[in-house]
Amino acid sequence: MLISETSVEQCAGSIVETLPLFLRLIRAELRRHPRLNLSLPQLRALVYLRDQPGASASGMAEYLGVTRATASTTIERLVQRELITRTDDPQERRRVVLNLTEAGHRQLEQASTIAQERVAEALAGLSPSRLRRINEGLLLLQSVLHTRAGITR
Amino acid sequence: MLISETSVEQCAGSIVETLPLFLRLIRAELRRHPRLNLSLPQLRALVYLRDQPGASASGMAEYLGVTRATASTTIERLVQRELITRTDDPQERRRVVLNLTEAGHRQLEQASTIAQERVAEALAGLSPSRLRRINEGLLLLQSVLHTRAGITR
DNA sequence: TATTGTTATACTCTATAACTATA
DNA sequence: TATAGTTATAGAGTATAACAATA
Repeated sequence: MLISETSVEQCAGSIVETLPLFLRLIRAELRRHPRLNLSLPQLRALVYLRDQPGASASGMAEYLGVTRATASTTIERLVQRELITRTDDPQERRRVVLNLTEAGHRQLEQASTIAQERVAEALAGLSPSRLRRINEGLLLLQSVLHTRAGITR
Repeated sequence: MLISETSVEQCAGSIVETLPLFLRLIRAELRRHPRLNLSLPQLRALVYLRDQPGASASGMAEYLGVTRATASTTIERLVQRELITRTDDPQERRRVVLNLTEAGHRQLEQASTIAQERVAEALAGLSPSRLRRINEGLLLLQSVLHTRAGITR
């Protein structure tokens, strides 16, 4: 199927080219607020714990798409900054229980707002139709990734 | 305009959530081929030089969306690995002239193929209509970013 | 034995700051 | 003075490998 293959390749190329552009936008914006000082993975970690309070380190690793070792260091940094808590699970003593602190909730709220505002700024002026098409494409991508993008090692 | 604002926020959220998922997919795939051993920024640097032979370090920084200092170290690594050359510009002696080596061309070719194949694999099975909509959304995003996503410091 | 999690090590990415050289 | 580029320093992200503790 040549037509379909061409589209797949076009998509792949578009993805490789588009993603880094947005990442730098968000990174730059987060960095511009020294009070927050959250990296994108850190922000995602906080989002995960907001949505899945009490999650484990393994769950975090899976969500972030990194190894457990990497998740462990990310978690450690957030614990030291007192944005999350890490306690033992009495039932399953190998497991840790992760939760946002009050400060974590606040920083997450602020960072999300800032990142979204910056992205929204970049999107400002686009017609509703274009916004809809952009969002539609992204949602389709998400559905693909959530079902198939498990870590492959 | 409430409707439009809602879409902008949805888009922003979709972007923040979708991008890292794809990045890890590509990163993991590139990493899985030790012969290549190219990071995503390195791959993008090679792509840039393929399309803009003789480019300067400043041009590279702008393309990658990083500071000149960062671009300089990235360039240095690629020079040491003999994937690119960095020579003086006789006309403008502050400037450097960057080009792919033969090895750089080969690695770029291989890495692009591998990355695209992995992404294509993730997209496999999507209907032509969905692929078209995904691609359309990404192209719209690119056009926004290329015109407005200059580095802000 | 399998799973959860941590630590040690090593790279890369990235920025800011300070610097040199050229225009 | 302004621009092109480098280097030093620092911190984060990431992996692999080796390990401890628990199931």
